[in-house]
Amino acid sequence: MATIYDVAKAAGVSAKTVSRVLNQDAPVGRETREKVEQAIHALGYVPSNAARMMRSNRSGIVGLITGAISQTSDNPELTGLPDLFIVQGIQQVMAAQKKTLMIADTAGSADNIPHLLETFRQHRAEGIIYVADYHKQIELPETAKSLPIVLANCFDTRATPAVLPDDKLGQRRLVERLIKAGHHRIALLRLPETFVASDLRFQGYCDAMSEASIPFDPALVPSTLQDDDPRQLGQLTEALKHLLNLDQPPTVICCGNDKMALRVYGILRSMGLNIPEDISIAGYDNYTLIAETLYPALTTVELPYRDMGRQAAELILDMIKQADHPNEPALMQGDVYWRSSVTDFFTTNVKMFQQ
Amino acid sequence: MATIYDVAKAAGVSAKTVSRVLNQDAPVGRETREKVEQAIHALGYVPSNAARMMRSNRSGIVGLITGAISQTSDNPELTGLPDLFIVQGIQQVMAAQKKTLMIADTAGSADNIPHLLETFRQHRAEGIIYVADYHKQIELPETAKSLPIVLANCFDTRATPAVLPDDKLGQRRLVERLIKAGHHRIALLRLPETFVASDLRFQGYCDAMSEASIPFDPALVPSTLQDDDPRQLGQLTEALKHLLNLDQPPTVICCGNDKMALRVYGILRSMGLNIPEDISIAGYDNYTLIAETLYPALTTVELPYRDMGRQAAELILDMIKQADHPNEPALMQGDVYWRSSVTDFFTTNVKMFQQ
DNA sequence: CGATGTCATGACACCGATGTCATAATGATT
DNA sequence: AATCATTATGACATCGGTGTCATGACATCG
Repeated sequence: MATIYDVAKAAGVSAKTVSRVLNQDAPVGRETREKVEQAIHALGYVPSNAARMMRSNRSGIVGLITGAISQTSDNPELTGLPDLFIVQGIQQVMAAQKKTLMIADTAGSADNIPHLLETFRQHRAEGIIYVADYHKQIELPETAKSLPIVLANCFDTRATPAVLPDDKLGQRRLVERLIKAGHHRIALLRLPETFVASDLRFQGYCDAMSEASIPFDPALVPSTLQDDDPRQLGQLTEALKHLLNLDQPPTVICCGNDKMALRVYGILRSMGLNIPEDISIAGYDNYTLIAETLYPALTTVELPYRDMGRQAAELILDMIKQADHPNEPALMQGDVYWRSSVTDFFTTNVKMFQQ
Repeated sequence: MATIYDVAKAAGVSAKTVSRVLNQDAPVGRETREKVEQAIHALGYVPSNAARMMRSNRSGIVGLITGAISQTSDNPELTGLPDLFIVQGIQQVMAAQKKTLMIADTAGSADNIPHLLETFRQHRAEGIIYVADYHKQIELPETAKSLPIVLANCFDTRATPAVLPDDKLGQRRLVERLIKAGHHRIALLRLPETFVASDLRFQGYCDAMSEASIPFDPALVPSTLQDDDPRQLGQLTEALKHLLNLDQPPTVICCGNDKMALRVYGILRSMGLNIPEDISIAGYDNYTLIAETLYPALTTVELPYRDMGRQAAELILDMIKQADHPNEPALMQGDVYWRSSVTDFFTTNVKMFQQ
């Protein structure tokens, strides 16, 4: 690989002059510049990042730790891949800022994190973003404290700057919209309680209901699913039967996520029910692969992963520039996507079957 | 950040001795070693990758170019995220070989590739893997030729080493298995012809049928879908009606991918048909989020993305070690996942509704 | 016309590791 | 006892850029 000295020799100038041409940080004569540029082109010269980095002591590297890429498949239930959209959002911002993103993977085990941090330090990463596969609480090892860190889709007890989805507001908005569409009997199939989103969304549900002065009916919110194992299908069937057999059955069921909605579609149909004529269904996540492909298309709330990624990236860049960090987690809002799986009682003239 | 000289001073030895302790490439006295190790720990010293790289001229970096992470959303139809499993497979191998994987993203536009290559060159990447979002033909810019390159999930006309899914064999195996389960009237809903997989799988279908001496019936293979736009739903409905109205309707329908199968589930059910009692459905991709969640679970063929990633990674590492490269693309096989969406006429005693 | 400022360029040191060579001390061998 | 091999360590150069400083050639200004 050609070096700056090779270029200098070929152009008949000093290495420093080549450097000046490259960085345009000092005036260079027109002729000289052209000679140098020719030489660079002829030799296919590309400056060595390593050498630059050594001198400047600035790596331009931001580390990204995620379990999203290599997920252990022992819990495929909730690990939708869409959390990779967070990575996408981060990537976009980094590319725009000419930073290099170095992605490392926990390979499913948090034990690997110290080693990954070590690698990032070797590369002199200027900051680190940790991305979780779903909204959760985590605990980073002590060693992580020496570098600026931003958490995306997770939080810890040490007030590390974090970017989170606003689950409470999202569910609230969905329910508000459902109420506006004429629904009063609104069921909620909660996620297992081990997920922090479970409670937040329940709160959002309650807020929307109470604001509309609809009394809370516990019968519409069956106990949360126990686990995410194969038996969920059975539990789900039970819960649905329970809801459908109520004196006043719900007109719409909010599912814990789009995947659950996909299951609910199948179960309800095997019971001979049509969606949304017999009952409306809503999801959560706006996992488009499911939500847009389902028939009829699924009304759901977006998990604003791309925005979260962008926000996290901008946050870490700020923190790198100035050691300033916010104390409150940033809550990102997601829109309600209104599709044909929910009946709108006030616009019944609209054909139901259109996608 | 502490340097090796800081450590040397703190331990009262020379920098070279610290280096020896770090690399264990020469004997160091026990006492000295301990002093050095203490100093390293006390100062939180981490060797600079940049400095090492400069000296050794070996970066240990492998570049990965993908459009998988940031996909343009104008074609969300087929860009299932599962191609990210390729990245996962690569990641695993790289981590095991202590190589650093630098992931760059085309941000949806191939125009960015030259710039990404430039960045990789600056970092002195030793090789590059290009990952496509689905099986396709591509053309890399000329500049890409100077480094070892492996293509994953795509191929070009210049015989660049490639790793591809064996679509022909996969479809063939599925149809063979269907035949073994007692199906003779097997329909195939092909992908649009713009996808290379479309034709390959059709060949696999024909191979299996002719080997079983079942004459090819064009009526069972409706013209491929035109496009992947919203109207696909209408096309799909037409195609299904056509198949169901045949004198001898199919007993099973092979869908172009799991997503199409998801749609087919919805359409068939809205027609009042039950799966698999009235008709069996098979998919392709083994996109587990869909295949395992659907009710009933979907029989499908795996796209062996993880294996492809691993294979691509090992290939590029080989090529880095010795400038030896294979001329034929590596075809990776995917298994048939037999689930309850397909009736097996020879094991009817098995409960149909189990997942 | 001499002082000052700007342009254009080069010599040299330095960033932080490690390879090469030298040196001293110790132990083993004849 | 002299020689040789091995261990333990350090001085110094080097990798490929860039910051600092110096230098010479002009141009401008009072």
